[in-house]
Amino acid sequence: MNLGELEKLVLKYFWQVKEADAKEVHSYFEKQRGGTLNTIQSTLDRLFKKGLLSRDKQGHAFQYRAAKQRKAFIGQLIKDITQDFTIGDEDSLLTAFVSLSSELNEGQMDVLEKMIQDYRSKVSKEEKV
Amino acid sequence: MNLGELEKLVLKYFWQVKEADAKEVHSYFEKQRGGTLNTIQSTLDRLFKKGLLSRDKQGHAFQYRAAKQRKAFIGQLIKDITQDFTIGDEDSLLTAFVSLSSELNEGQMDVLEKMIQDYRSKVSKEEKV
DNA sequence: TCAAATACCGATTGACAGTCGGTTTTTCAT
DNA sequence: ATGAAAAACCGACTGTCAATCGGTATTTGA
Repeated sequence: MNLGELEKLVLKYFWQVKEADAKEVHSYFEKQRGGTLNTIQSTLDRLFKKGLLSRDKQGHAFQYRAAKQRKAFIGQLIKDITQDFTIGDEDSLLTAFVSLSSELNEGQMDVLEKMIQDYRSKVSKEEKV
Repeated sequence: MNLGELEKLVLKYFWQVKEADAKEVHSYFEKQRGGTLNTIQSTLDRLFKKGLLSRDKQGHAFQYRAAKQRKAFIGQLIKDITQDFTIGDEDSLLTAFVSLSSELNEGQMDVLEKMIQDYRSKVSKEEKV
């Protein structure tokens, strides 16, 4: 999945705004970068066709919203690009982690460890159900 | 950093082969996908100009090799794409981890935890020096 | 029903990878 | 030193894709 600059901005927008139509998106971006309503519309349409936005018509215009949660989207993205550089039966997800970890500092490591603990306690809770 | 399909293959090649000239790379890829020596040469040149391969002339031809270790390269790549989707002062590296973690299973979690322990022991060793 | 709002279509531009022919430059053996 | 062979370099063309936007068709609500 290869996204253009405007496409990325628009996606990011929808992770903060939940729902908007072309006009609203346009008025938001007009200030910071210009461009016509049409440009925004075709960008929204492109993202829709790529499955990254969903939409349905309410009254006048399509209401767009993010089709995937940010976390899931970024996770998939990372998995995809890592896949391109993994060899054979290698675990691309772990490769990604290992690659990332080489850039971590102490504090970030703490957060990561806490994250694992949270995950484990969540899992053990689910097992009891 | 946006790479083409052949560029990715060539990079991957150099993480396994250490060093090679255009002719060797070409003879390797010829079997699996065709293409002339010239195509390989310009791809090598492009990767060199992007700073992803280094080269120096030894006798006849340039000897190319990967300019970055795979781990560092993938780490940087992930950081970059995550950056595109982080907001404000958010820690893009941690965002990447959190996004990835949502796709981890138990066994992968174990490996990750072990990785952190290794890192910590390495750090404490360095502190003693 | 009709004017305004919106969606859709299609053309153009600009990047950039892939491809390769042809020319220049380099190199080594004689 | 020099000439053939090897390699590098240059430039052109193609295909793909995002961005852009004008113009037309369609939809909607007053």
